[in-house]
Amino acid sequence: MFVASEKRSLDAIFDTFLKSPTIFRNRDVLRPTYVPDELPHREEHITRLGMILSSALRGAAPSNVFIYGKTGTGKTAAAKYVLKHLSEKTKSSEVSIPALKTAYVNCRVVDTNYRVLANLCKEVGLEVPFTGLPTDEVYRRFVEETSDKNVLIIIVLDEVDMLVKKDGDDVLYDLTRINTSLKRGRVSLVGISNDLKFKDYLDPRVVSSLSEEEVVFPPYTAPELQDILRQRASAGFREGVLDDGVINLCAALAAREHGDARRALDLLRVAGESCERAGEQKVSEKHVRTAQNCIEFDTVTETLRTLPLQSKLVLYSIYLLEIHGEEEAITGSVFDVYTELCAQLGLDLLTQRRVGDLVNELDMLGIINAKVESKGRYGRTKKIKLSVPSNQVREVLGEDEALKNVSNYVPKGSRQSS
DNA sequence: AATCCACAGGAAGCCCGGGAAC
DNA sequence: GTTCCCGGGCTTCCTGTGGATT
Repeated sequence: MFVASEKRSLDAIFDTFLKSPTIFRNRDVLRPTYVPDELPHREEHITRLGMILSSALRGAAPSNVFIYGKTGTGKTAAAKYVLKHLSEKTKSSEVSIPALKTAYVNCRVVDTNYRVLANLCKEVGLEVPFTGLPTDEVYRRFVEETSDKNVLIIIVLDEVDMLVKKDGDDVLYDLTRINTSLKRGRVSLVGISNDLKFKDYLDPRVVSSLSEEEVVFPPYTAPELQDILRQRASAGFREGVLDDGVINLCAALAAREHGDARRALDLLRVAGESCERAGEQKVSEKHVRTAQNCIEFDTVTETLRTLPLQSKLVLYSIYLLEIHGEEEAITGSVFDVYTELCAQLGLDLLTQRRVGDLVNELDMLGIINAKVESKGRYGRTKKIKLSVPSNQVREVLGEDEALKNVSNYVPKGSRQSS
């Protein structure tokens, strides 16, 4: 299995890797999750946020804040930055003020009312089971735990729109009114959302109390992105390893996608990695281009690979229609092919209703593009197209053992109709 | 103007595996 | 043990609908 020559060549790879001087000084600085000591072009927003939250230093509960802005505009970083400095300040403060606790919840990960509350309980040192209790009970315990303590809790609900879309605004409603049930403890909320229309789904009472204050984060412009990249690059890369155009190109590419700093940083980091892997000493625009393809390809592959089996089957049906059918795939034909595949593999058949939902999920993931279209007398349906390369779909789905038996399947008659 | 296709997509509720409380 | 709750995947039943055709 493991031949000596292979071992030697692997050794050689490791050796060259160790010997060649790394171009990175500190790779972590280039990750989007890193919060630097300074956030360029967000001074205004940070000041604003700081002013709102500063009443914590006088022992009063700050107003609830709502932060809007698209992905990668620095919302989360700014919020974390301000909270970090705020809690440092409260510790060194001479005035006696309530203890400050901050709880950060990412509602994309923690996406049900129950789990948000369970998370908050954990933050105040209360263990609750991850299921089993009524939601009200978890809320009650949280109130009980915090009510008598002289503590101010600032709760950050990141991507809160995800929670509301999925599970309604009950928890938000409870949390905005929680202070009326607390004797000494106080709670302030910081909501973060990248959906500007998000307020429409909310109970008006929640809107008014949640957005007592609002801060909007505009997208970064290309020059601003350049500044951010330069700042991180100087800490992340060793001096002189970046070609001139590299930062500008990363910034330009990311600016094209609604000024996403996260994207820009990923590009820069991955460009560095691909340069390093090639054993080169200077990161050039070529590496940035490679990085762009690489990021795109990797995220798609990972998404495809982790799809549940039924979704894979639906996607595979769409793929088959795309390569064999003369016409565009529509819901009905996808369902037909999917039915054939299930019969072939001896799998349980889902209803068309459910398959429709799976199609929508694939659409949301950006793997396919589904558009409702009316063909007049011939009904209303969805036209479905792949929006990732078809050979990538074949490759990744082909890895799945469960789909091996249909790897060469051809849908019955390329369903020709009038 | 009326009809009618081929679905879209909402609502309600089932079932299951997790667990808590009594 | 019984009875309750939660969450996710799913089905059943249903009403709604854009626009070519009649």
